[in-house]
Amino acid sequence: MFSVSAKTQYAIRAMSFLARNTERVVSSAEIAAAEQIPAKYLEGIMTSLKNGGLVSGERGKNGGYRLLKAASDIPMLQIVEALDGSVMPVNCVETPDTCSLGCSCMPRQFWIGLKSTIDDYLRDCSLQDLVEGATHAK
Amino acid sequence: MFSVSAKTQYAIRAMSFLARNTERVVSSAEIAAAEQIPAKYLEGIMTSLKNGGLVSGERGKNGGYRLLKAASDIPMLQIVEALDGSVMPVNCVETPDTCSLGCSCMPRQFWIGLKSTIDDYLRDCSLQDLVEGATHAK
DNA sequence: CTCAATTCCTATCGGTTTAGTTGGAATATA
DNA sequence: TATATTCCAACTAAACCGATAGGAATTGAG
Repeated sequence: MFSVSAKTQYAIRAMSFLARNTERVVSSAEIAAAEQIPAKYLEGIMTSLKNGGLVSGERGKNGGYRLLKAASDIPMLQIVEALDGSVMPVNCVETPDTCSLGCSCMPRQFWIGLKSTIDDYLRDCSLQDLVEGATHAK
Repeated sequence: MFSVSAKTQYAIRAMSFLARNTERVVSSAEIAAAEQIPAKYLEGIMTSLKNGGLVSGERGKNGGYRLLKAASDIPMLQIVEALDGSVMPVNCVETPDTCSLGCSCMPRQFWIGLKSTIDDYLRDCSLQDLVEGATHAK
């Protein structure tokens, strides 16, 4: 349960590669080769990261991607949400209207608490922390 | 991302129903009717809960299920794991051998931290807490 | 102006998982 | 014997996921 998609894992590796190469523009193909990610698949991932406001995509020859912000200003939560959408254990956490049981049900508070626990963890760790291997220090 | 399966949500509702009816044996069919869960589907769920050591299943006429422990002694984590297995954000958290990248990779520590954050939350909340609506109090 | 390298868009595919159904065997009670 | 129950196994339809395919749009270099 709660598995992280390959897509998100690829995205994190790609972002960490960009974080280690901030001085230049890096093509999707180069990232794919360096991080062993299927090249065509990564293209779509990079587009999602761009749409999420995390990287700039420069088209044409010698184009590629670069981080839009310093790695220390990019919470992991933002990367995760750019790919898989919001962390949302059960539907009625965000859309209580559709809950068939009436939405002051007890499990709901439980799931809300879980969501915020996960969100906090992902927000407190930045891309920079991950690149430095400092993910355990708080 | 991180969505909780319908199966697990059904299981939690079923368990909370049993927690509210500890004085007697309750049939799967009764739980299904009370909690609006597909009856036949719930049967399989109850079997999983039984195999997980959470409930006793008494067969034959007037049979049914009851909690094997006090609700306050049942951490939510145990219910979740009985249905969907271990909380495991990425494979190499539990089976580092199969990691293609060599497993001292940085993301790994990050995922391990996430797993233990989630596990802690689920362990700290008991079925009793959920039934009482006290899931926010720590 | 043309070519090549690149992002970006859309469709498709095979495999797996998920939610749920069907049918029935085993077991217990009355 | 009849009935209510757990328990077991196979099946199905739909959704999701990882990946591929084919190209259009854009840009820089020669």
